[in-house]
Amino acid sequence: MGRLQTFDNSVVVQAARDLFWDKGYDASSLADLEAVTGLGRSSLYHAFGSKRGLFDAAVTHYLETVIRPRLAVLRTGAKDASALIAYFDGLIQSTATLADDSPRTGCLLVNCAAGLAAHDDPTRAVVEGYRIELSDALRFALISASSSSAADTPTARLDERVRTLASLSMSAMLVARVNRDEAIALLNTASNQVSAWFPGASS
Amino acid sequence: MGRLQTFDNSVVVQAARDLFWDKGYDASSLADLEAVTGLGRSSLYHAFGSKRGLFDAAVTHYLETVIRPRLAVLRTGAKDASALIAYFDGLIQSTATLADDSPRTGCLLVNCAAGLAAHDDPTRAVVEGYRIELSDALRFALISASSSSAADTPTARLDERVRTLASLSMSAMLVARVNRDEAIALLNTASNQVSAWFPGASS
DNA sequence: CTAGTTTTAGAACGATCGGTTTACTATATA
DNA sequence: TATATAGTAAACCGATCGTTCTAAAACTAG
Repeated sequence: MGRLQTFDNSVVVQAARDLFWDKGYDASSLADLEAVTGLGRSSLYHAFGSKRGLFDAAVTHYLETVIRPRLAVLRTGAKDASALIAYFDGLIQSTATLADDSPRTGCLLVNCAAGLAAHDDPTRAVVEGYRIELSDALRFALISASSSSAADTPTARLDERVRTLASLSMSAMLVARVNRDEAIALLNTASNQVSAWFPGASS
Repeated sequence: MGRLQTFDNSVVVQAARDLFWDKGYDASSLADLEAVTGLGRSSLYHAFGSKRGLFDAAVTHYLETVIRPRLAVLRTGAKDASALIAYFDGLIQSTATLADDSPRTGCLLVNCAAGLAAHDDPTRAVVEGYRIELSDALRFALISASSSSAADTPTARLDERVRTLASLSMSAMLVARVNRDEAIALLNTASNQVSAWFPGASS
């Protein structure tokens, strides 16, 4: 009963996601969203209810297709630092490979943290969730990597290592919007730090 | 000759700075700026030319009254880590002391990095300058602290320490917009890191 | 006191914002 | 064929945006 939707929802959401990623929520106008999605207002509103609804869908899509696949490599459970090295290598690759004019620089959620999240509680919750997911994944990989050595790492030291690596990840995404080379240097610093903590485990 | 200005320029700039700090450039409307400064549009435009002119004045004011005084403690030249400890203590104090509803959370320039700076070259240049100033000051303090020990720190290790501390500073300011306690934990991590590098120098 | 200059107050500008509504067409099922 | 849903395109809404303009108010120089 009734006509079927002719566009792929996830394609539209991805196009919107890239625009929000690049310009942020406020600076992305409905006219812009029409342009990048190829849809009219009517279709967008029919499918997503509002600009904000489209944004929320874009954030969810971002978490599922960008963040979680990246963090997944930290969950391999390898008994050395290879998962951590692979994680930072992945970030370095995607940061270094992007075209100079690519809108997809940095991290959508890092950008939200500095902007929307400060005054929008739902966004803040999403950003907090991301930070916790990142920290948990890093912690898991650090524990896995140290479980081969005789002495367990004290919890306090583990927490500091988690924070150091999460900090380098987030600030690299932040700096990527301004200076790509320095962002890569920050990620290399993280990688080198890991290698220093777990000698012999790097590639 | 002519009527005299009835308001103090720097007071107005500071009020505007706090608004931009809190809400960012785009989300701060002329009506908001009128409200926080107590001035009418005419006076604002007469004194600063445009919204952007006021913003630029606010950023300059921020650099001079917030950033540089903070970085100044890194330039004491003390032959131990006290300058670094004092720097992070200062950040911790100002982060922990702020009222929960204070608009002055995080760092105006960190917020700009994730927002305006990505598409506005003048802002990008200011943010880059801030990042370099921060790194240089941290490097200076690190060199001063290690100059008492017999062995010089290799340049590569020094660069990594600079990046680690700069990263913790910036990400703490980023996270402060979402989770103050975690921001403080990041700053404590930096402080502990310094203490570990230069044992015996902490308070 | 007047002339000239600058600061103010406030209205008004044109543009654009997100969002809604309308009218009409196309495609599906029952 | 009847009808329900999805599509487009357009006009339209009130609100808000940054900016400009006009004119009154407040000062100094002569």
